[in-house]
Amino acid sequence: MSRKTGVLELAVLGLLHESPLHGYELRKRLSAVFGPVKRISYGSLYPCLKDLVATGLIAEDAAASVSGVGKRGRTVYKLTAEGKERLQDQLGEHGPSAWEDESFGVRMAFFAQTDADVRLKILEGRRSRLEERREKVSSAMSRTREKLDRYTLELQQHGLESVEREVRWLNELIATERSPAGGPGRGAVTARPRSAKSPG
Amino acid sequence: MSRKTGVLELAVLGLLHESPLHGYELRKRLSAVFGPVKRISYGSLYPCLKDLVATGLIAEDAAASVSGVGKRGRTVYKLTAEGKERLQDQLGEHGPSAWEDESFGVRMAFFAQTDADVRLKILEGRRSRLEERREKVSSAMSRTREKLDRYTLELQQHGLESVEREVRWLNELIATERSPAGGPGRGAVTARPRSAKSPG
DNA sequence: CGTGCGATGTATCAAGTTGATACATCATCC
DNA sequence: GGATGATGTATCAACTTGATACATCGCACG
Repeated sequence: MSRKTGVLELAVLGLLHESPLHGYELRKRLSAVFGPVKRISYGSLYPCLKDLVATGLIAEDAAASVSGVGKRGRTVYKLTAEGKERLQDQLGEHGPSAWEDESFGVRMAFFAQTDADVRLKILEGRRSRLEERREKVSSAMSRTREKLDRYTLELQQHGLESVEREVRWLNELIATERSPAGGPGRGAVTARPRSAKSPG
Repeated sequence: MSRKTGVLELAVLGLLHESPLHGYELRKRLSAVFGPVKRISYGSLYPCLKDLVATGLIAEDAAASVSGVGKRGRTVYKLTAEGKERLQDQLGEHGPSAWEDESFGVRMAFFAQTDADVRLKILEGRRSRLEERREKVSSAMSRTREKLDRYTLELQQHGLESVEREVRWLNELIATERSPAGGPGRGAVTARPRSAKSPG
């Protein structure tokens, strides 16, 4: 159900949980959730919305004018009770599908509505996934180091360091999750000093 | 010609320039070129190969057994003269299509066969592209900082720092490109010290 | 006032891609 | 002898993309 990508469904449900939205606005917010890469096209959004309406997880409200006279037929979508339930179910999932590349970002974007233990499981799952990848890339590099030109090598080195950097980031997030949440003097976001870099 | 993605075509031509390959091996190498994300499926590789054969840029050699008796019909693909020309054309391109997200990695993977001035243009183009993105993300963050929960904020902060890191990386690459290439005591890869990190 | 322009807004479609699947050969181990 | 898994070619329904069409709105410029 709901096409190939459960991620899109989740993102839509999550966004509509905050407030009802029409397609255009929904798409803009989805672009924010999915990041600068990977944009969502209407060709996948509309079918997804159609499915969600058909399944009864969301409802469309065609006559929703904003404040004055009928502006135009903007179909506004909102979560139904079933949709809220479904969203809670999805937010409770903490298997591999939650920490793969396509879904992790979306899952974390809705961490505010996610239980603390689930958050932790997902972060740890993501970390092992990346450590796995680091191992693979790293060993592939030592196997082929001699044969590669400097550019390929630079590319792989940069990729490897990106993975390592994300692992460190996850380590910090996990540590923050595990530490007691109410301590004094702690900001909303883990206050990392931006590691006083040399200017270029 | 050659479907939607010119990038795949370029990658195939580039790989076949090094040596003739059959589909399976080609796909493995493409996976390396395109990175751990974004894998190439046969559903796009085979049509691409078919196109390239039809256009006369590559040729297939069905009877190519490796060394002994006929193993099985492995169709081996190799570059034609036209294909080599085409590859040179593509490697000479240094417009936006060379430094967008989908193509930059592939372009850089074949930098060893690319002219120095073209390399520099692509690296600089990529850098402006990322600086542009950094500006957008950065200003979007300051506009919405108050409204966002810590997780969304962490996500965006991490994204922003990833972009900044890639810009620094490009700065180093560009500096290396501009400095005289034959200096003594320089390794194959720019010998960056891995920035003595605190352990955690 | 009109008219051109860009943002907002809904919707569709040809062309292209994915993930699964089918099928066959080969090497290795039990 | 047969089970398992890597190598290898190939296809297809279901799905996504990028382009396009179309309409409304605000608003600046002459």
